[in-house]
Amino acid sequence: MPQPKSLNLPFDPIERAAETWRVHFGPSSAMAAVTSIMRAHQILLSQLDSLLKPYDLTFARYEALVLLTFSRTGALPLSKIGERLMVHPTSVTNTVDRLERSGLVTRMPNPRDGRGVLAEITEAGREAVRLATADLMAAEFGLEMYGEAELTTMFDQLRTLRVAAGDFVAPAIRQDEEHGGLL
Amino acid sequence: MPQPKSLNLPFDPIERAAETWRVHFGPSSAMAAVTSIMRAHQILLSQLDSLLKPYDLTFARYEALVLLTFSRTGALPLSKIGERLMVHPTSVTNTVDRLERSGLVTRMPNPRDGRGVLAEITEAGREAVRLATADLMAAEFGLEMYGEAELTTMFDQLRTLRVAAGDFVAPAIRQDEEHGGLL
DNA sequence: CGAATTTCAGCATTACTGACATCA
DNA sequence: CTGATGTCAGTAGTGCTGAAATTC
Repeated sequence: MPQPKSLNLPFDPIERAAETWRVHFGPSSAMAAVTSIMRAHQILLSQLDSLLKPYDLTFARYEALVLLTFSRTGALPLSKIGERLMVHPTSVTNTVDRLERSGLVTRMPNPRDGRGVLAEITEAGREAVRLATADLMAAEFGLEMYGEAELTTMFDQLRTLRVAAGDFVAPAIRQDEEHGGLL
Repeated sequence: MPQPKSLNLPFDPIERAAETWRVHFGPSSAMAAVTSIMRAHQILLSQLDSLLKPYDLTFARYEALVLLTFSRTGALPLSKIGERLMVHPTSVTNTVDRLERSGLVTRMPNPRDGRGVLAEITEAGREAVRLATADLMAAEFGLEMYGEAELTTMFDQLRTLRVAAGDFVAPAIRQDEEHGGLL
């Protein structure tokens, strides 16, 4: 398993930083937690990108591609992609550029909106998703050291942060009024 | 509090993605967890960088600066900074360049190693750390929605990942038989 | 006309590779 | 000589601003 870099320090660098922090600034469990999240992100992104490299994908591009396989027609307006993936419009343009250059996606004018553009997944794109997804699930997305309960706890706990940040409003209960939008 | 962007979606985008994922690829709580960590990182980094912007700091630069205030003499070799912060040597060079340009550190030749360079924090740097730290602690590093117990749980849970990634060897509990592997 | 969609140019960060000079 | 320390050049990914063209 490709790791960011095995440091093998004889101590926990974050724990040590937290201790020193306490001496200088007073105790802050938030500091230790936020630093842990930063490092966890770095570790996971590095592992996932390594797994996806053979398919000429990054995790960001993989997410966009998966989103397309989830749509009925295999095509979505760039604006929709940006909304679902929570990324900036110019980032979507960039991501689709890169996917198109790799032959995993093609651009089409949106027949229902002359301003818009659809990104449509190609057969090569679908194949890449199939293979990459198998790899990612086999690796459990780099979280194979956790059990089901822990993963659920993690998701629930981080949802509190996402709600506070205003990502969404309803605490994940309502499901019956689903209009699939443009899908 | 500056947020990355208040989307206010009427549903949890990650939960929805997880449901769709289950239909297409089978259940994977790891997928939901890893996506949550990615988003949490994005939210926190955005908030912290916004808080630090008035001091011409990013979180990465702030971490380096804090490390210097923790050292006895206020100066450290760049190699030491890279080791403690777990960042690439060229990234350290870049970070110190930027801090030096802002007048928060100065470079000095290492008196004990002709090859080495010390980054020394300036008085302006110490002042920036004082003010920025006060702001960050007041904002609880963007984690004000959590209680002490939750923050501790989060840290403990993510430590499992960091250990698995090889960041350090001792599981934070004193190990008397510490032999450094191949040494 | 005002608003939405997308693109483009440009800037800032970060991370990494490879090459290189310097010195232990 | 071998290895460690930094720096530099260059590449890639990501995120954002501002401006512009097109179309609803």
